[in-house]
Amino acid sequence: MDKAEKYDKPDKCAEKREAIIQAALELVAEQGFHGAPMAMIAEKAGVGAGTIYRYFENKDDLIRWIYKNVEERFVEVMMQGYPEHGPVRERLVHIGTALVRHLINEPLQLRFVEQFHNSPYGVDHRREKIFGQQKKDIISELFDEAVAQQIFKPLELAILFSLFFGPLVDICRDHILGFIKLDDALIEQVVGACWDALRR
Amino acid sequence: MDKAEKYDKPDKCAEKREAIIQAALELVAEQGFHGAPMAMIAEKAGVGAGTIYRYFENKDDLIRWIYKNVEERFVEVMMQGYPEHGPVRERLVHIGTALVRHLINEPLQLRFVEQFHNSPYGVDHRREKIFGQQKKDIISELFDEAVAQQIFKPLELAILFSLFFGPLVDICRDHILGFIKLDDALIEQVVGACWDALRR
Amino acid sequence: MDKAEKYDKPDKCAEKREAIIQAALELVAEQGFHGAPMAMIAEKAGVGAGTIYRYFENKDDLIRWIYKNVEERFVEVMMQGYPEHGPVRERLVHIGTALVRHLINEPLQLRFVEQFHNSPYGVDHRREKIFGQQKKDIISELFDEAVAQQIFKPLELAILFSLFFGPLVDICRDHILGFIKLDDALIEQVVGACWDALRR
Amino acid sequence: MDKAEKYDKPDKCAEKREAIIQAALELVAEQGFHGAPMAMIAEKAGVGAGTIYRYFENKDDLIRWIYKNVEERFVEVMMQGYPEHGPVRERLVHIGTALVRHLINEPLQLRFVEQFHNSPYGVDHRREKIFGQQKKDIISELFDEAVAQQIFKPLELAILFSLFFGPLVDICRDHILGFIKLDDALIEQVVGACWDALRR
DNA sequence: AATGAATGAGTTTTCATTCAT
DNA sequence: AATGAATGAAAACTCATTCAT
Repeated sequence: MDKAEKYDKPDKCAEKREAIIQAALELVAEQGFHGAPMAMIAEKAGVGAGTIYRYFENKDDLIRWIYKNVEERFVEVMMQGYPEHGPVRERLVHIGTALVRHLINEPLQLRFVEQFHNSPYGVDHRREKIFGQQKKDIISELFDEAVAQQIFKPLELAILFSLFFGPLVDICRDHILGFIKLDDALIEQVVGACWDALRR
Repeated sequence: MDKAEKYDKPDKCAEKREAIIQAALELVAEQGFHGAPMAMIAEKAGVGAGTIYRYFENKDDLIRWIYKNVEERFVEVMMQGYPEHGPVRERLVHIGTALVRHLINEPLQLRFVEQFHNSPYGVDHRREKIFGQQKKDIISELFDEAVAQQIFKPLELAILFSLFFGPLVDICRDHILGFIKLDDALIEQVVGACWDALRR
Repeated sequence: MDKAEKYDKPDKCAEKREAIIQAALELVAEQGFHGAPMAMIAEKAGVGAGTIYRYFENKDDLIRWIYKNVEERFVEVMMQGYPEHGPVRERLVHIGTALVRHLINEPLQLRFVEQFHNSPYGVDHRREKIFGQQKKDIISELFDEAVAQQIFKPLELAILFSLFFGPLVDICRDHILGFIKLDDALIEQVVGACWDALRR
Repeated sequence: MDKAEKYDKPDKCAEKREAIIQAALELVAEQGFHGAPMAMIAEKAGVGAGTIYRYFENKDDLIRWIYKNVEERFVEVMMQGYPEHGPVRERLVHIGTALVRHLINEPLQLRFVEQFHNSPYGVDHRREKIFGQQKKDIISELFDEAVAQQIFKPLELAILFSLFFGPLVDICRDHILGFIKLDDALIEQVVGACWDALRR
């Protein structure tokens, strides 16, 4: 073993971990939890079956960790280029458009999240809604602000979220399944419709 | 065979079948497919393990049969008192209100359907959208008509369905989880918001 | 219930019993013991599952009873037209020819017997050789006589039986499976060959 | 890795596989397929139930693999010391004698093969006659040659095989069951009798 | 006497997890 | 640290037999 390898080691560790995550993500997304046994995840990741347990305590642990990661990526994407000081509509349209674009580019992530939500794993996380904690606040703030300014209907946050995000996730699924064909113009129209649902 | 027998015999059979269905529905709704092994369903239904296979070919068969039944009940509920000749808005509000009322009264059915949709079982049924075939046409016709009359936005049916049904199902889930508290007034407001999303 | 039925009853009983036997024989012959569950036998026989247990104590009992019956029919056939006072060769040829003709006319019986011999059921009966007890003696006597007269090789009865009946049963199986095509001339030739094996 | 490991490691693997095969062979031979559930095979082999599935895809796979192995051993034994250039009779006697000696030394193998032939497993293999493909040709060639030289009766190969191998297998079974007591002299006599059946 | 619905022990097979190497 | 063979508990499903009708 030479120096190069010595320095690689930490990387190899991270790489291995990432490979496991990616393998599990793909398998669960494509085959469901039934179709993703640990041995298969290990094989797809190119590691030994026992190795997974060096990085994750459990299958549960692995799954939950992936979920959290994917969730975070969703928020990151929505915050990228977020027009913090723009008008409410612009900010909302940015969020909706960014989310939809991301979901249809990453069908595995969408499928995984849906598998997760409706499974024993997702029971706990349900209450945390679609989005994480820290950054979600920015989105919550936007909605709160819009309600305060009497731009949005005077409804609870949870309901407003459902009105906005519910249809967007649904149409992404339909797109992935080939049921509809989304393009930029159509995305804009749908986001616009969701805006109409929110607007007073 | 006297009257007593006439009324008893069929009941015993149907009762047992119904007990199995109810047991499976509850277990799947509460614990997911993982948490609903055939032996547990049998025990909860108060029958022998082998008995289930007299009524259903398969676990798949059982699950699919329950799904179909639940689906049909959804449609029935929406069609009950449907103001066939009323204006579009009235008809739509009826459907939305009836659906929400039913779902929050039957949380097990909602949980079951969600489990089903995101599972190997649901892959096939996915394209059939949320609702059945025969009666769905009445709903589809309503939407088609509303588009033709330029009351709704000129979007595909799948998208219009997502805009309308997506949020409604979501808020029912939130209600069941105790996140929000739906009452008649609130249901009306939300259905109204969904109407706004559809309206031109 | 009128007289006619009263007198039929015993017949009906026998008919039912016979139907069960025939159904079981066919199923076992065609599908093996694995492919002949009691419920299927009952259905094929046109009786209730429980009814079989009025006629036979057990599945074992049923199977063993069929075997005995079939065995007896084999002996009967071989004894039909048996030239009791003819020369040894004539008697032997009669037996061999009659057996082969019967087996290829009743492939189900042959298949059944073979299934039986090689199965837990057959372990006990093995020692009884291919044929029953009472009538077998006539055949045994023939062989004994032929040995005493120094027509046959001086070998034990069991070995002489193997030399004679072994190939005959084998060629019948081959015929049934379509491997060879037996006709009267060929049967005679093969029986003749078996005779050669026995002859001093 | 030192020598010890080199020789140990492969052995452990092979040993376990061999133990499974041996356990299954014995159980099937002694109790039939009914009496050889996977759990019992595992226990007898001293391995976990799941372990069998690391070595064999299926129960079918296991059974078929054992059959193939046993079949090959039969052919090997018959070919060992085969007097390729000797006269027809010598070659035939070698084959018959070798087969009988092997079968009475390995009663489990004989019982297994018989179980196999008359079972769902054996249906496919039936047409391949008693012996394999590659090496069988040597035996077939011998028989063909003997027919061509007008040493054997002018009959199909399948019939000649039945005349020769049928009785031999039968007497081995009788010997194993204690019905007769084979020794070298007797084996020679019986093989001679089979030769007589074949000879013109 | 006849039925056939109900049963539950028994079968094959899978898979998360462990542990010797 | 990494491995992957081994495990055994648990799953779906079958079927001989019983028993209320």
